[in-house]
Amino acid sequence: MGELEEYPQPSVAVDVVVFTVGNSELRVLLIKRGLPPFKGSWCLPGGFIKLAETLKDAAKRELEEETGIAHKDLYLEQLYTFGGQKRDPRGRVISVAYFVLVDSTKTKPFVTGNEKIEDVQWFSVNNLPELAFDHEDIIKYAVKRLSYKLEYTAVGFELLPELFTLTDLQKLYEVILSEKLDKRNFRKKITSLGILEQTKHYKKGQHRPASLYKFKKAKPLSTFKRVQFEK
Amino acid sequence: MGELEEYPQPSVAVDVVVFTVGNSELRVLLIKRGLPPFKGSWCLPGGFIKLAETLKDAAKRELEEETGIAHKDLYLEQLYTFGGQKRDPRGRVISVAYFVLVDSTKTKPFVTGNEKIEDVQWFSVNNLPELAFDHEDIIKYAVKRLSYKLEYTAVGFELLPELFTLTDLQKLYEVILSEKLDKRNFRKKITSLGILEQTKHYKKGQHRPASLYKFKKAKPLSTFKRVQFEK
DNA sequence: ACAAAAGTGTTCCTAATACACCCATGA
DNA sequence: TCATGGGTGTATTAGGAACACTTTTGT
Repeated sequence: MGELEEYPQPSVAVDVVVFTVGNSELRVLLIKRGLPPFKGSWCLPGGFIKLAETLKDAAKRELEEETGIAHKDLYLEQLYTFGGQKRDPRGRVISVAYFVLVDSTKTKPFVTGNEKIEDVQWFSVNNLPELAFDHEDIIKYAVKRLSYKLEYTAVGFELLPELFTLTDLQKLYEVILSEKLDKRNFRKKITSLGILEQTKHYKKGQHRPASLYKFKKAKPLSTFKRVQFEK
Repeated sequence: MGELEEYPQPSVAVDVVVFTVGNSELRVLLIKRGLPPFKGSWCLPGGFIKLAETLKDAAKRELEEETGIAHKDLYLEQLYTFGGQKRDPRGRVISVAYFVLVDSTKTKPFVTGNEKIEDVQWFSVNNLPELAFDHEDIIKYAVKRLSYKLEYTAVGFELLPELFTLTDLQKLYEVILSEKLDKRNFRKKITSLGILEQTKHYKKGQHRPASLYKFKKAKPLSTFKRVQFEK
């Protein structure tokens, strides 16, 4: 390696912002720290990278180790790299943040038994506890990115179970964008994109059964044009 | 620091993609390496960060040290963090890439005398030399981001001198988006944004003098809505 | 007077918005 | 039968796209 060692190096970590939607709220997954610094505080799952893994692999590994979330087709995207000098009281830590979208019906985080962690919980982004490090900034940034992305791409589907009603999908958009949408316009728009497939199944409840839809996997997300809703 | 040292750490670098427009081309600034690895190859300006500086400050410092570009109101934005294990033959290097837009009439890079650097040159993004490390990927990614940004925000002004004609501005859009735009539609659109101010000056040439405009500094870039041109 | 770039409006069409009622079901 | 959420269509408006000629200057 030689010349690399001339430079004192910061530590490199990943932090993972896992979003889901449930209870008509956008929620983020936090862990309660079992070790100092910030023992007893909530923070994002994450940790230091290993020399032999990619940043993305580090994000997946930490997520699984700390919250038990480990499925193959996780939607995971690099968010931003936070590099302020005062982020971590232990020393200089550069953190590459990722964001992940999961379906709350399928994905159940749990306390993995890792001694570093006392608890794992979903929190509404509108009602976050006191957070360790600069993790509140990271979450705020991730929320912005998510709502921005939702207007341009079809990422929303990552947050829903395989079969869903149009009302489910509309509520998801409303929760993330924090605005009420018109039912007819929403349906016209979303169905015209050609990314939904109506199934022959219905969701039964107390009222009129709702048609269940699924997401057509055919086209990659990136091919969609702006999805703009009113206002 | 204590527990931070348990983890062997990668090195952290910044790389800077500096764009300008000139000769009807989108151009990027490269340096020719004077030291191994890749001695004699072209690559992006950049280098290892210091523990006491922010990532952004590191990007600015490396840019100035290696190319002489150093002005206060540089448009500098974090692009992406590249963390592949094989990026640098010396060992694991995580690189945070930034992109910068400069006006080629005002900004003249030069060989600073730094022993690490043999030469500094602008290259058309359509005619890049063989590049060291994964810097070609980084540039490709930056070009994509730039054209994407141009459709949504008014970043283009960073690339022009203080006074410019509407034709200058249109050419800039055409070069970056690599498509021909309709003159009337372009002018209608760009003037309707309310971000341009016509001055009483004219650019004289062999033909009819063109009105010179300047960019209204009032509103921050982020407040503009999508700037969509045809196609 | 001619070559060359500057400057300017209108029509068409698509897509976003606003808006209100009937339908199917379970209790 | 009633309460509740599911489902549907139309008229208006705003903005994107296509398109060609006149003006001003230097040579």
